[in-house]
Amino acid sequence: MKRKDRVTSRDVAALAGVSRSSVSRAFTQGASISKKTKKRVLKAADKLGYEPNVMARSLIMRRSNLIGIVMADWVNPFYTIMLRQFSEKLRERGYQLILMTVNVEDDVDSTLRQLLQYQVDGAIIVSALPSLRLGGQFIDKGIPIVLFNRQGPGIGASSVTGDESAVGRKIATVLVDAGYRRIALIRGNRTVLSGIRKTEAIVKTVKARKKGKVIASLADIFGYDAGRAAVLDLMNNKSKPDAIVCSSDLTAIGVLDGARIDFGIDVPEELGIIGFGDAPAARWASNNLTTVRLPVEEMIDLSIETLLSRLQDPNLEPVSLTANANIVFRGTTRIVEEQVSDQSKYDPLKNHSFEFVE
Amino acid sequence: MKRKDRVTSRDVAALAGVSRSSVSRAFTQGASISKKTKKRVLKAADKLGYEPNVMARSLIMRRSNLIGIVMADWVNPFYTIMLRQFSEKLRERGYQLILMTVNVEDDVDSTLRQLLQYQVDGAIIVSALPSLRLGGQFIDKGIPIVLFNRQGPGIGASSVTGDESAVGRKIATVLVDAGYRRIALIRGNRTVLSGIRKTEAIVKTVKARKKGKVIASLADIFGYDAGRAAVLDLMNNKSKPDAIVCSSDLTAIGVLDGARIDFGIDVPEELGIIGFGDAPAARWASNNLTTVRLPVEEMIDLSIETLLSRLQDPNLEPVSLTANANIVFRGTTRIVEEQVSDQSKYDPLKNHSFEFVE
DNA sequence: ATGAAAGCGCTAACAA
DNA sequence: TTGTTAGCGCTTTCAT
Repeated sequence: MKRKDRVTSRDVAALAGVSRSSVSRAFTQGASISKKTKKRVLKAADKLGYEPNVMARSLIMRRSNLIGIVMADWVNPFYTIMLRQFSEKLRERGYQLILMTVNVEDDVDSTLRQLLQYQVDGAIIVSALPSLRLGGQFIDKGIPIVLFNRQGPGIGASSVTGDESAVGRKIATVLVDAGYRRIALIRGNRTVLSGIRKTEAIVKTVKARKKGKVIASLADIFGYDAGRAAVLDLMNNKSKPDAIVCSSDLTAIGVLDGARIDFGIDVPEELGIIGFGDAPAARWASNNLTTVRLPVEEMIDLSIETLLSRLQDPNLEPVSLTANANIVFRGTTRIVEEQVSDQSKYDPLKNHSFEFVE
Repeated sequence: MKRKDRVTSRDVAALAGVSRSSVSRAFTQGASISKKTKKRVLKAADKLGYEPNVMARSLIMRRSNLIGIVMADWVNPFYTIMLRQFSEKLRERGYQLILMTVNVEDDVDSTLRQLLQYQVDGAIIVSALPSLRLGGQFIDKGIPIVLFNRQGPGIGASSVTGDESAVGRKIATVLVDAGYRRIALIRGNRTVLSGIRKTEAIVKTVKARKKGKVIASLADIFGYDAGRAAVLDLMNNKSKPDAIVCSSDLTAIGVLDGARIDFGIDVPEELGIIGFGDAPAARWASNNLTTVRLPVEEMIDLSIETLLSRLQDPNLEPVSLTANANIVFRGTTRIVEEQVSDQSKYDPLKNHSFEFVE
């Protein structure tokens, strides 16, 4: 098959008998062009199968309408839901997503460098941190960055995160109120700030209540299998926990299966389990997992808002937004009076509010 | 904050005291340039924070190194796993992904038009079909398309799909052999060809075996909740099924929970259930779902291979590749002699081979 | 409302 | 090996 030469605005202009400027104007909202010529141009364009070349346009307009999104975590279903929403919502606003995956945290920089080369108008970094140096490059170039679910030192990026300390306090309170006394903590990457904060908050709150204590704190545990295996460790100890708090629903489900199936433990009577993220599977009848729900859609909307506003006005300062998470009470924790257990339909957007930090 | 002007090859050239061509050459693998000037250029570039502008480069090179990926289905975890792999593997080969989400099948065309404007070098369309007209535009422009998990009429696109008929035959055989006699079928979108084919194959095979029959065939059922609800319909019928075949694991898990929890049915003794896709959750001990496993990674590799090869040589004809799926025997079907049940680690890439069709 | 000309930042011939 | 020149396909003053 022979590949035709590209059809350009010149071809369309020739066919329509107008100048290239007119072709350009025909494809620009609100440009001063007569109905008549516009129609002629559009017809010619259609006939030739012409599509304006965004590359050339970007070159001269100095904006690509491209937003780079860097995904560091795919394991948690939370993030793919998020990715999809970013994709849809940004497209509605006229932006396209260029997607980059990083496996090791170290890749972030080279990834960002590529985004720079593609002249992205902005970047969303999910669950990872750029170096100060590369972050600085973005600032210098006036390209806004939003950090999603991760906070970093002063790289001049906006960030949208859950309020981990508050979550920690809530969890601790709930567990103690429900009569759990020997609490174990399981989290993912031990270096991630949010995990550290949550851990601290739980430990502190439990201690303050003077009832029960945190008897174990495991880190670097990811996903179902690791969660299930962790139960083994925990239960073979002399001091067995009567509650386990996980930093992801997948891990929590692993723990749940480990407890119920491998050890025949009665959840929630003998053992309470709390997850994080309210993944679809948390709702499944077989799991019915008590968990923490983040107002994902609001977080996404806010990310987009802060990104685009900084894009329009580069003088705006980056902001740190914190989302209030709620606990969703289901069947893996004992019921306490004033809790409202979740029999409602899945609606990730209820009862949330945002705090503005600094 | 003041936004600096863009730094271009001209700036670098000035600082390094060379021509812009030399700057270009310094950033091109294997260009004829002396070690000395290259080093000088790179140093100057680094000092200024210069990154080559891919837009400008693409304009002149007539290739963007951009691959468009159109996602029509996010519900099935299968697809996000796939997206991630495409992202990683294509990046290794020097391509970036521009991600587009479509909700309604009708959006596909406008989406593809945008990809055209972004001058993508190729496109991967996941679980959706472009119109003949737009597909034709891609052909005309010599831009290869790969259809992933969907086959279409002659739009000149390559396609990579599972062999649905073979899957249907296998499933039917397995069920009949295990003594199931009243089989119900549940699938997603009723217009999707692969679902139709699989349904046909099951019906035909069951009939040929002269044991049992397909007593129901439901369509347009997606996800956990719909699956769980479907059990209600099925079980309130006079003729209850003793086996249910689902076109997705999520649906199957919904069915499983519906059967066990809502109806107290003994799975697999009273009711056999088979899913599709071998999602991570299928392996969970609580589900332990018998399902169909596609060789995802091979399918992805093949997609990339056929895409890139056609990109290099536009004269290559598009191909249709069919992947052989295997059944993974777990706990939701009765055990039959020669089955090997799955106690192994999760490895989606075993025991598969590809057939070349036409 | 329209066209001519200039130029976005880069690479590819061609000379030197 | 290096620099000069031209031009990728578009938008945008500036005239008309």
